[in-house]
Amino acid sequence: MPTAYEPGTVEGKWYGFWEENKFFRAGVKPEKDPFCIIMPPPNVTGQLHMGHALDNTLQDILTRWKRMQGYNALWLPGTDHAGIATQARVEEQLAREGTSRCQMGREKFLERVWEWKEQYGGRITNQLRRLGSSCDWDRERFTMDEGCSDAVLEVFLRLYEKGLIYRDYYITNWCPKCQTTISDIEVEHQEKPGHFYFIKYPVKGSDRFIPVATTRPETMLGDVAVAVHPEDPRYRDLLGATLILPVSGREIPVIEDEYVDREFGTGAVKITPAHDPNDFEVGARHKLPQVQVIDRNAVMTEEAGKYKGIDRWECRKRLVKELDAQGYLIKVDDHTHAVGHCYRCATVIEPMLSKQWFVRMKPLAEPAIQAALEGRLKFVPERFAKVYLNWMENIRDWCISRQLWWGHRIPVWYCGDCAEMIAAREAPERCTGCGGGKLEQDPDVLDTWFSSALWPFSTLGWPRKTLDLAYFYPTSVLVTGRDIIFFWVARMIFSGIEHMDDVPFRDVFIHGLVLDALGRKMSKSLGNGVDPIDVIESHGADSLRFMLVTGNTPGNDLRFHYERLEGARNFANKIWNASRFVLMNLHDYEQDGERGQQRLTLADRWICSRFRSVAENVTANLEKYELGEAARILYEFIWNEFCDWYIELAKQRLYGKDPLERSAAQHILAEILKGTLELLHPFMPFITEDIWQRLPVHKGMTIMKAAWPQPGSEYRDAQAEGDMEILMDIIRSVRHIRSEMNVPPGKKADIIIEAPYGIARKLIQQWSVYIENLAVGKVQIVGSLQEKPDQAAHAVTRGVEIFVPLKGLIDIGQETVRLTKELESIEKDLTRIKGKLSNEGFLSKAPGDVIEKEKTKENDLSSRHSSITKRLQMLGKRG
RNA sequence: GGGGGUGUAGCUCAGCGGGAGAGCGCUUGACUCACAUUCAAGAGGCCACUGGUUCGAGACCAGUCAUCCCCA
Repeated sequence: MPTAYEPGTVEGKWYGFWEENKFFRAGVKPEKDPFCIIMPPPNVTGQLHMGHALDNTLQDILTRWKRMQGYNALWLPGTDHAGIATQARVEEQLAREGTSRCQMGREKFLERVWEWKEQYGGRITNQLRRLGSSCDWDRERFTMDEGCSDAVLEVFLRLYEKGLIYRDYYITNWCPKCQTTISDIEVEHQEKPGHFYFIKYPVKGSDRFIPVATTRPETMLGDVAVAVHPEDPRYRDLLGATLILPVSGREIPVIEDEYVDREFGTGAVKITPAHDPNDFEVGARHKLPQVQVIDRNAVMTEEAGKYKGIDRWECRKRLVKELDAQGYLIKVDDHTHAVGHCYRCATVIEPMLSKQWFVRMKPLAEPAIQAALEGRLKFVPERFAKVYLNWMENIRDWCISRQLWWGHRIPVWYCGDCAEMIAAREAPERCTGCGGGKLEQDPDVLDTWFSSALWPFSTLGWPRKTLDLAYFYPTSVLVTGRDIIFFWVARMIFSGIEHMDDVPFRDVFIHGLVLDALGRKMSKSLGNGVDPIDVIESHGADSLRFMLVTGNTPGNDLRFHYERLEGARNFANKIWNASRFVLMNLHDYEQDGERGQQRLTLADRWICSRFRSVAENVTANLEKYELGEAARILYEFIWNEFCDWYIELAKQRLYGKDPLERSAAQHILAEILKGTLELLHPFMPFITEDIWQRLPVHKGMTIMKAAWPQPGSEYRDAQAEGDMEILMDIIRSVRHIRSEMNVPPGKKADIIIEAPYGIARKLIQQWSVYIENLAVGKVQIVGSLQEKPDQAAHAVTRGVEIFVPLKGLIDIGQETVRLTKELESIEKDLTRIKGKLSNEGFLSKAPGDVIEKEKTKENDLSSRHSSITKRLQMLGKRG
């Protein structure tokens, strides 16, 4: 074994071993309890980023843990066709080749996207393998495979039949760059510095005017009215008047509407139904016309008169100039306002009128809200339930049509001869209305999230009634980032309830975002992203996983620091070397050899007890989704207890002459290491498998299938834990003295322990060898010292006094300072505790065990206080 | 404008009613036969602020300030 852990040499080997042996497979086994996670599907042509790495690490930990616990654990992987993103990538490629999708035609273009998908589709799944993901690859799915497409079709038709899907001429969010509509939640609002333009709208046949304020003056070309609040005295007399729209000269009415905020701007609002969602509603209420002045390329239309053909921003500039020149511009204020951007390409969204398909949300949201309120669904952390409910309760209809080619095409045909609209599984031959044959399918495809909403059951075979569905649905837990609660989680919930009549998962485990070291989101534009594959190659997948899971609590964001990655790497190395030590000492180990169970030492009993406690704690924290805490407990146990104390204490027996002692130590070392590796396996699958396989005590083909260590009381040993603590305290005290006195670690120094009390004295006598080895020196135990050595450093702990005689090294002045400092600290504690114990309220109201604990503390502090005081008096006389 | 998160050691974060913690960094000492990706010892904190509840508050409640995020 090399002296440092080399992840590169073991990771590939073990992943191949697991996959070839089908250890990730999970079929229907009615005799076992199922555990199921459906993986949030990454973009099929994307590549792994830190968010995926975190998300999948958490899922893998849960899956591996449950599998070891004996559940039939299924983690079902898959990818998403990501309509806009994928289509955009292929279009970019075509542009470089000097062609375009329109030139190619729909069919050819789709062939091209499938080719692209074949070329890059395996990349991200292979990257997930590098991470160690133990998902059942035989069940890998794709949102556009046959089964998922069938589910999409089925859902569309069902909702259409129920009247929950409808087509309407409506104002939606249009991205001029992506050339498609996007849904409300795909719009990202950013506060942007802009201007507030105050414009005069003259009243016809009068020299009066109404001042109107707007952030988008170019849309005034499409104004059809000016609205004021019905109770606003400023404009009361102008209700029903006609205004002359500056520049265009069109005549528009003054209307009243409660929607107007009197406090905001001038209290008079220009109404542009074709270019603003709120104005659209006002326009509909007042049956106003819709004048479209901006087209799908964000260029001004015919209706814009002389501004026709000019880009929207350029138009704004020129129009403002013209208004100013003609005296219509009152003033321009600076004003920051939220501007909607496309989540994909960051282009400013243009509200646009068009015919689109929508899902009627209210009836679907209602039961989804109930499910959360009734606790049929649990969010972890709980606060995300509020986020979910708040959104669901204020939900708006979902625009599901996209003007793209890559995706599930809307299964609706329009008749060229009559107004008939036919939703069908396959292309109809004749029109069901007029019998005509001129039928054309809707050119649009469905929002990608429409298919991902069905993911928890489409992947298990729905709409077919499969055994998988019956066995695995509802799934156990969904693990995902808090950024897609609306996009995905909410939609899966109402879809599951609607089509499966049950929630899609019992728990929703939400995690935060992985930020860069400065706390910023990782993004392409900032160039601050860290590639998980680079990290795996430099530090190993186990280190990356461990780093991602520690130092974090559910739902909170996590900063990526290389220092923390190094910490995780060092931990892997620590495990490697501790294991190396154990394995080097197991060459002569006999599995069934006589090892004298009676020879269990205090350290043996202690480490076994601690191990059980750790197993219990780790399990309890995993159950609460506190994966970070579980990992921390293991880290501390391995490093601070197993390595720093147990291995050090085991050495004397391994190197001693008694073969039974050696055998007993070997046994405990091997068993505790094996159990610890098993507890750690879900977190660090590769290194634990590699070492586990080398241990002579392992049983079975893989650690993946080892039984999860049972937290049992049989090995818990409070006495051993308490006794060890006493000895550890004594050893720490001696080490402290040695360090203060600058005694080099290798140099032996005599230790005199004055232990008058029976129990402590017996304990120290029996295990003085621990002190001799770890505190480096010869131990002499006495009941009481007649003559206390003055050329000695002194310490007191746990009712015993410790002297380390250091002839010539003791500076009485220095020693006095050291002891005085300690005395002060004791006095501070003592004052506080005495105060507590003399408080009537405390004594009458605090629980008995707390009072007892305080009294014990007081006794201990008092005895230390008097010992040190005496010591100081003595040194004072000598000095 | 509404909702939420976070403010604890120089940095990153745990702890969440009864003794202020970890990792990194820092100081001191050591190449001790598993590991210098290490070992041992140590310094460092009005637990954001102000009130309240309690015998007892870093933790619970109310308010304030700072900062980040989501929604409109």
